[in-house]
Amino acid sequence: MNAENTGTITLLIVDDHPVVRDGLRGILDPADGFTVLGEASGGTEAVEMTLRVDPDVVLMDLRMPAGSGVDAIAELTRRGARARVLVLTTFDTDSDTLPAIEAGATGYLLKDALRDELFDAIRAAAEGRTVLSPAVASRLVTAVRRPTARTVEETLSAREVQVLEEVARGASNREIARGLFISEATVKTHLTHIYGKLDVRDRAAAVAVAYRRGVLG
Amino acid sequence: MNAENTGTITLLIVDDHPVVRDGLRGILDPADGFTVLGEASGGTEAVEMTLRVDPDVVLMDLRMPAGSGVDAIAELTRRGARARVLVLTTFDTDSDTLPAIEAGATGYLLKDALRDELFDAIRAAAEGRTVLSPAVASRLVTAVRRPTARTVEETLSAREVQVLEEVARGASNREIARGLFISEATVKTHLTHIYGKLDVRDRAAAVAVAYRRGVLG
DNA sequence: CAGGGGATCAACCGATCGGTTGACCCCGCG
DNA sequence: CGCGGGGTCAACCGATCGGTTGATCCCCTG
Repeated sequence: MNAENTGTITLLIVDDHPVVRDGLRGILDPADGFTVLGEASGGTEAVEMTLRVDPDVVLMDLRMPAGSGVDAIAELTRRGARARVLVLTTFDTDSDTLPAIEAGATGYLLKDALRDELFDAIRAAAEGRTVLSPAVASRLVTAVRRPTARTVEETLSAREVQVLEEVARGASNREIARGLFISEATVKTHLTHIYGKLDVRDRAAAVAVAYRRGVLG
Repeated sequence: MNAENTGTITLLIVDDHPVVRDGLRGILDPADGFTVLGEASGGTEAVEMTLRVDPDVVLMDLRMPAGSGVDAIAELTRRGARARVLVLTTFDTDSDTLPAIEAGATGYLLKDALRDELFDAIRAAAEGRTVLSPAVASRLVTAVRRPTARTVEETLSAREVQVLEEVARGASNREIARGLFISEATVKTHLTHIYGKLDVRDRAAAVAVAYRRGVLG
């Protein structure tokens, strides 16, 4: 097992951007204590390679064309892979944050993390310690404070659906207000509630989630 | 034929909001020269009533739960109904503007039109003259200036789809820029093009249209 | 090789949005 | 009858968006 080799942590890099993979390899390979065993460009390939080369830590992007990162993590967990997964992604807004951690990710880091932060995070992950970027950590806290969030499948009220339909048509808050005979303030209140229930932060994402869940169209 | 009755124009009011129907009736019934023959709350009912009571002018809302206004207009045109249809809707942003006119609407007026504007528009419609609110008129002009707009089914480039996917995830322009390794300016350019192609004016509506057309999800 | 479309970038501006806080009313449930 | 949820409204603020104009580069096609 590589873990017994005191100094060196073996790594697998998973990202669909060649540029990112090169960048990470360029940072990690020369650094003391890290060895990059390989790279994968998608989730399915990542699972296969992880099982084959058995790295200590997998650096995993979440959004990839060839197999979602969350699915890959879940699959590795299911198969009892030894590797720890450190999610390395671009956005803290990513709605996959919680699913990724639930699926078994050991840590969650943003790509704009400093070099030393990355090193620390990898070492922590290799030891099984959880590392979260501050933004992600705070999201977790709020998620815990309303435990029923994802599970209960928050349902929109009839009025909220009505507002969301107008949003999908491209109406501004003012137009929605006129159309529904209410004030703009009320429209904003409804939207804030909608964002909370759908776990998004803007109208575009709200429309997307609504379509995916069949609330619209 | 009512049209021969010089002074009086007979009307049918079609709107899903009872408040709006009452309001219109309250304005029109007492006014000289107008007689409201009836009201309908949806498109299918509107067609049936129009054929039955034969009004000079149908005041038609476009968005209704029970049968779309555009469909109703098309059906009336197909059946050769004598009545002129004056579309009376809330938004000039309405993407049904052009379809409604194509379907055979004689005029297109916004609900916030002044009382006299409404009267004039109804009289004009009764005589078969086209009446358009300024905002709608300007939309028509721009639509004519790019004749291939609706017909050719403008197709998004791969890059544009990529940007739109990020938008659907709730990413801000800045986040999209970081994620795709381009500048915010470029993201904005892509979005402007997307809006033009999808005939919308904000990201939320773009996401909605994309889902409806199967470009996303 | 000229032209057009796609992709990239910049700078400016007003309009709109989203977050926050706090409030009131009505209704159903216990 | 108190409590919670849904619906309504207000005011403030910084952040973001959308519109506009103009420009460069690359590649493909005619």
